[in-house]
Amino acid sequence: MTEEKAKKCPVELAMGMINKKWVIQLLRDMFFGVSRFNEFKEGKPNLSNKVLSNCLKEMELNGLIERIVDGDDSSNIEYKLTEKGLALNKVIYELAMFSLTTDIDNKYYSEEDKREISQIFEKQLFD
Amino acid sequence: MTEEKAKKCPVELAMGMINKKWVIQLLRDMFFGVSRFNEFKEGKPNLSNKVLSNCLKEMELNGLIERIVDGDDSSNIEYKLTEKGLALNKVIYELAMFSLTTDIDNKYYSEEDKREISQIFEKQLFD
DNA sequence: CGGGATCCGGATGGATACTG
DNA sequence: CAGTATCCATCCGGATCCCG
Repeated sequence: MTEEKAKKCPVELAMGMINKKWVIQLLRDMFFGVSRFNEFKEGKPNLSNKVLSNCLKEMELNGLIERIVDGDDSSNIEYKLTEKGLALNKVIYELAMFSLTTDIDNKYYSEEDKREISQIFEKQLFD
Repeated sequence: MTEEKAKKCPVELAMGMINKKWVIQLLRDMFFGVSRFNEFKEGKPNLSNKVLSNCLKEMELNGLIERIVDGDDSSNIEYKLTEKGLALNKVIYELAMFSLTTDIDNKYYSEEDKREISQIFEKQLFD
């Protein structure tokens, strides 16, 4: 029974969807309004087409995002968060808060940064 | 500046510490009271000594855990969560809650499972 | 018991070039 | 713009054996 539980441990189940290299960054981008293939690549110098493509496909398979084709222009494609994907907002928020609150010596962020960044994330993640 | 922020995006910073294959499972184990090298391997058939060893080292470097040697018996070693590691409880909790609440068709868990598992995690993560 | 030392194979990431 | 098709290098996980 312990092994049964371990096998479908909800933490592992969730991590299985987001622990690939670019997934979290793509999700964050989407929460911040990014929706197009080439936009996702901005600021990620070594994210290749193949890797991005595969990544988006897997996220779609996992039900986190959906691929929306404009009926009139089939090369007009947008990626949007599904209900399930949107449900990751708390996870992402806690990840951000972890970094901000454990940086007690202000190694990465000043106190001002922390306040500012917190507000930005709260706004984008919880509308 | 956008790239500055992106480079030290708190979400990526946090993910950088936990997105390796075994890290989350080890953290969860520790929250559940596991603390010894060979105990961590139980239920993980393909976690080798090398991988586990490297993983623990990196977690220690990241300040998530500490390696404690018994003064009298130097082969008596325990791994414990640090304050920083303990601060991941909310992240882990939200990961679990994500799996439980998005499993709306009870594919992985029955409603009874969900209630039970929630309580277990709440207890272990928040004492 | 808590690891270190090797060795190996498959998976994965990334660059580049091309297509509708 | 939104990918697909190759090719290549690297890394990383895992098995196995060994040691104090």
